[in-house]
Amino acid sequence: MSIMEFANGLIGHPAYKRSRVAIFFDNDHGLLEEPTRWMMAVAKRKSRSIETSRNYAHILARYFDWLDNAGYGCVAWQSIDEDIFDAYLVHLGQPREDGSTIAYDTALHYAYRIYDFYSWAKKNGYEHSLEVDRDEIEHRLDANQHLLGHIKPSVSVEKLNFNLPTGRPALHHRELDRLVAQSDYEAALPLFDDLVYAIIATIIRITAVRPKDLLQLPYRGKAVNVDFVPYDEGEAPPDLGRRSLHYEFASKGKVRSIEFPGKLWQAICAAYIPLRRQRAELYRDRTGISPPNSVLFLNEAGYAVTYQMLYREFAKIPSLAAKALDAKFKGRRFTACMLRHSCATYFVYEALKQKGRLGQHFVYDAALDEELRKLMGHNDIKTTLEYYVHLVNRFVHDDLLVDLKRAQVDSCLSALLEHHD
DNA sequence: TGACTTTCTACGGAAGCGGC
DNA sequence: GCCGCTTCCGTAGAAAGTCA
Repeated sequence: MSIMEFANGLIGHPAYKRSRVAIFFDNDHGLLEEPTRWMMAVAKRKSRSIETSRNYAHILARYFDWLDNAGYGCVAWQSIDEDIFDAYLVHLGQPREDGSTIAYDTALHYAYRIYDFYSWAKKNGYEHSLEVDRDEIEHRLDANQHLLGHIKPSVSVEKLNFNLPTGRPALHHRELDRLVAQSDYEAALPLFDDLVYAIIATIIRITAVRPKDLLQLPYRGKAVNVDFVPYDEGEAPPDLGRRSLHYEFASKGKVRSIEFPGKLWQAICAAYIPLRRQRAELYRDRTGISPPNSVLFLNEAGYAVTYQMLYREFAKIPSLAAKALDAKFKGRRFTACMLRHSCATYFVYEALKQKGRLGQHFVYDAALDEELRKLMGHNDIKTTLEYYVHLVNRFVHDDLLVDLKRAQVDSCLSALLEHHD
């Protein structure tokens, strides 16, 4: 057992203005310095009430207790890695003696507070091994089958005899609305009024970047993104199609990087860069200066494409398809999120097909995990992989993926280029 | 197309609850 | 009144929608 005491050493201290702050000790009454300092840091923030500090302290104490009981020891908190953290999340979801489980939101709250402590520690120079991305916490928790409690019973939807690894019953209409089928993606390309949006759709479909990340793509990159050069026809290095370009961008308050397929950049250079030059003229006529090199996407009128413009143009697709008599587009919606989701799903589908594992039970595959990680630009993705494997197997039975017959990047690019020619 | 409004939801903070 | 634990809730910021 670790030990947590509320002590009054800070009573009357003007910076804290509270009588009690939690202090952590190990079994031998050795001070756990970092968690204690975290508690002091929490207490020092003026808006936090004593209840908040108390709550955070208990969450951490409970976690340390578990570390002790599980044999890792609370002193070793810095050596705890993602696997052990996952084990703790599983533990949180276990039914108690009376058969009850804690609510999903409660468990999520616990997980986030522990994450808060670790990220505070890192910021303050206390190195540790827990490399978890904030976005992943929920996925990690969802992987635990015991936490079924967060399904709102008041929402009635068609439940299928299939459980996602998240523990939530598959909500059929909802899952379908999350994806753009490959055939729909291909059908959507010619429907765009402006080629720039077809290019954007293709980039998301292939690389799974978020719109905000994508809009940071440079026309001519500098520093870390120096690989991005707007090549004229015949100027590109011969191996560009086989290489990948390092693309670094700010994403959700962090710096992220992905390997951007050289082949994709090659296609952009061929199909769009000449247009970008024409549009830059319009921009220059209007403003007197050239558009910045940090901006790749300009629309027909020579304005930099914004998230809002992108969203609107994407959203138009289903209605445009309805008006065009020969359009093969069948989906109900068309958004960037759906393309991103499709990218991951089709990617996993292709990989499973190649390995002959379609329709089989999930088996963790480190190589595939690594590939998906690269694709999505995440640090760690294990539970996400599991999610997509199940999603793929779900849709295989629906014949939803049947239309994908070619390799991923090639098929998306050829669809784009065909449309362009 | 941009300014503005409405809706959604993730998150941190704090209240609630039962037992002593 | 304190404690251990769980759940609730207000809000900021993003997404989605509307209007001129």
